Amino acid sequence: MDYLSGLNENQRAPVEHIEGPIMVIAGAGSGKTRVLTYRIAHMINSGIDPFNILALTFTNKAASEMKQRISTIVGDGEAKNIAMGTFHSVFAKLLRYNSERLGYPSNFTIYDTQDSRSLIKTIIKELKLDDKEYKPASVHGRISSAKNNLISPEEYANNAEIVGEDRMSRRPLIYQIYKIYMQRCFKAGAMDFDDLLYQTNVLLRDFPEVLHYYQQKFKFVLVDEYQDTNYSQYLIVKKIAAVYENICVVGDDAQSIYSFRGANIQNILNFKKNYPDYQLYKLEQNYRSTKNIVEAANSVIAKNQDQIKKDVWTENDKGAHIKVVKCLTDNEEGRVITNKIFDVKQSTGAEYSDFAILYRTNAQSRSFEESLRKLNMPYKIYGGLSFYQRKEIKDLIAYFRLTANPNDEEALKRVINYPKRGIGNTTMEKIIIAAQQYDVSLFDIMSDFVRYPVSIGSAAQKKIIDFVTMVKSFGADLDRVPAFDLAQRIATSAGILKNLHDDKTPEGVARYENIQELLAGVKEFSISNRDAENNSLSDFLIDVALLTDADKDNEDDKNKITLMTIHASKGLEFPHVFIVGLEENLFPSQLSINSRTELEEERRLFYVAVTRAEKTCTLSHVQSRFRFGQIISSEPSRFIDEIDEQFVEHENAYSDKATAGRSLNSDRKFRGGLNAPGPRTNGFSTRNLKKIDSTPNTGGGTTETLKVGYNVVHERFGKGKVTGLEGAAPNQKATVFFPRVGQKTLILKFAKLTISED
DNA sequence: ATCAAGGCTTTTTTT
DNA sequence: AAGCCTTGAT
Repeated sequence: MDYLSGLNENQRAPVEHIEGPIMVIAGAGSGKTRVLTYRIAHMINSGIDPFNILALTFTNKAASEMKQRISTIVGDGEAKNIAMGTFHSVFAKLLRYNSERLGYPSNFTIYDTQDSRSLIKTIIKELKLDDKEYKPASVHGRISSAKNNLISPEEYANNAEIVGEDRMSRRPLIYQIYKIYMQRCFKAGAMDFDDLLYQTNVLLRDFPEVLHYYQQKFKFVLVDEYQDTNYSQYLIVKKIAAVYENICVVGDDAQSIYSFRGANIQNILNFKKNYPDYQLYKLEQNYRSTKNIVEAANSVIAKNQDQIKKDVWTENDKGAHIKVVKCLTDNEEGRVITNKIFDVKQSTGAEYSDFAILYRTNAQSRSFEESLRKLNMPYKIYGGLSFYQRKEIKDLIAYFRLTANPNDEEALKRVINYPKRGIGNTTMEKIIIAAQQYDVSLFDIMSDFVRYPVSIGSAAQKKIIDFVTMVKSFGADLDRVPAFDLAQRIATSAGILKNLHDDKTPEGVARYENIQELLAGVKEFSISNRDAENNSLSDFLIDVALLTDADKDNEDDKNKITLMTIHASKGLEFPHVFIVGLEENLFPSQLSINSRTELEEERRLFYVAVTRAEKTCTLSHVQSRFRFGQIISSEPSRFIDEIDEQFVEHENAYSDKATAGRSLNSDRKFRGGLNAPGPRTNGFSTRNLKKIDSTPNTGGGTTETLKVGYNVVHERFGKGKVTGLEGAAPNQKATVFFPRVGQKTLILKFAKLTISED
């Protein structure tokens, strides 16, 4: 397949540059994903073993789409062996194999944000601190950013600057909360999201043999959206790539929008320092958008001080102006935008899936949902309260978690009395105190009242013992029984199915259906990983903990209008984009307008939003909006004025047609987890074979000159015949015809080629 | 131990 | 407006 011809010269250069450190600065719409995809395909076609490739993407969906596309070029069997996914999911799986070295169980739990906050809240209470001053969410933010900068609790406590900041904000004891939080997570056998990166760093730092193993395994490293990596991620990549320095990072500083979770543009600048002989490539031609859109976006981003200069341009048509629509209220905004979508669809024959409504905050989706539902237009909301965050789903998953890891304190607290089994707060308080006294987990106390006496009545003790016995019996099946069968058993025995089935209210019925859907998801996971080694219920839990809404699109969602935050839209594109709620204090956010750097991040966010559009881009703002249960009057966003006026057209909104009524939430569908990579299969024997040339790491050895006409065997492509040679060692390439897979041009130092004697 | 009522905060953005 | 938590009654 002649995949290289689908690229322009600028794109082709980094695709063919496989070795050594390279950085690709890719403007919006310049074909960045295409470059990454083809580069990986090209590497594999050149003979690089997919097992040696680590590719880190921003979402799991991006990873699975890229894998899909690579498969069509190099074949399914090849692509599935690439380690590809988000930092969090790739390293969660890596930790699964190595966590015991760090003192964590291999079935460690992944705490989500809610778990982390709940634990922090508990600690604040135990320390008898005022939770008005010590708000769990913001304490968690401090801890999270410490972890993302690899600052341990001890270092935190000894860092005068950090502790000084805490003192200034009248929360001098955060260092103590941090320390206890880490200890409690460790005791619970739990890692939070930040730990997945933090503990990976600890692992690679303290276990040289592990570092060495992954340095040899991942000889080629690629990182997408490099501008949004934080220090912790940066260091992982740097360590793994330290031996071969075959590292390719791709990013765009103008699209850096995640500094709130530790992303650091400094990483782009550090790249030059760490790899002085790196090669820089720039992709500046935009293939996505009209001239008006590209230039309008340029005119806004030019207002930022912090940026790497580049010149994004396009050969596309001029296209329509950017439209700015003014509305009275948020409800009118919903109707006006919805009507516009209807009109454009009628007049141009566009599909529903050609439209996206993008907003700054999830809460803004409401008015659009209402209007779309009234007009019967199909839509899909991404983000917000996702399927996995629903109470009933979290409840059942908590049982799964407890089964895999009985020390998981947050899961235990969640389900100990759900469904109601008469184990109330008073009882739990006593158990918690005992656990502190004996320095063991809650589950340990509950498992052995003889060894750990607690003053609880015998009736309550019996109930607890029943619960513990049940959980233990689930645990006994963990590695014996397929994930789905165990999940089904848990849902039944724990009484969840019955409890929800008895609830005949519409909400109860919906919850029951959601549980059924989760179970169906486990079933799908079980089936698609039937032959893999990572197919237990605890493997399912890893997937579930790290899945997001964007990762689980299904068939039913194909032709629908997209509603999402701008953050979630990164990397996507739509013919018609509506950016709504362009008002001061909303976009830019109220919390950002007092600092230049934060305001510039909001501006980059606006840049990202505008550059999602292919054909038309419409902005809207309202005069008064409902917020915090109050009507707030709003001024148009400064970003509207910052667009060079030659690209803009102002428009009056439709008149406000009054409508009334409100209905239920939209349905969101659930689909099962990601496929874990299967076992490696390689049907070739190495008998009668002589090794030629060398992989980059091995020095001498017996090598023999390859000649045209020789029969050769490739580890994965099978037998073939050399039809051509070009270049000289060490960069010699051979064209080989393989009857099984066709003609390939192999780079000899990568391709594991052997001359066949027969 | 459980439930209902009333008061309170909450909204950036996400793995 | 909605969800969460505390409070107080049973």
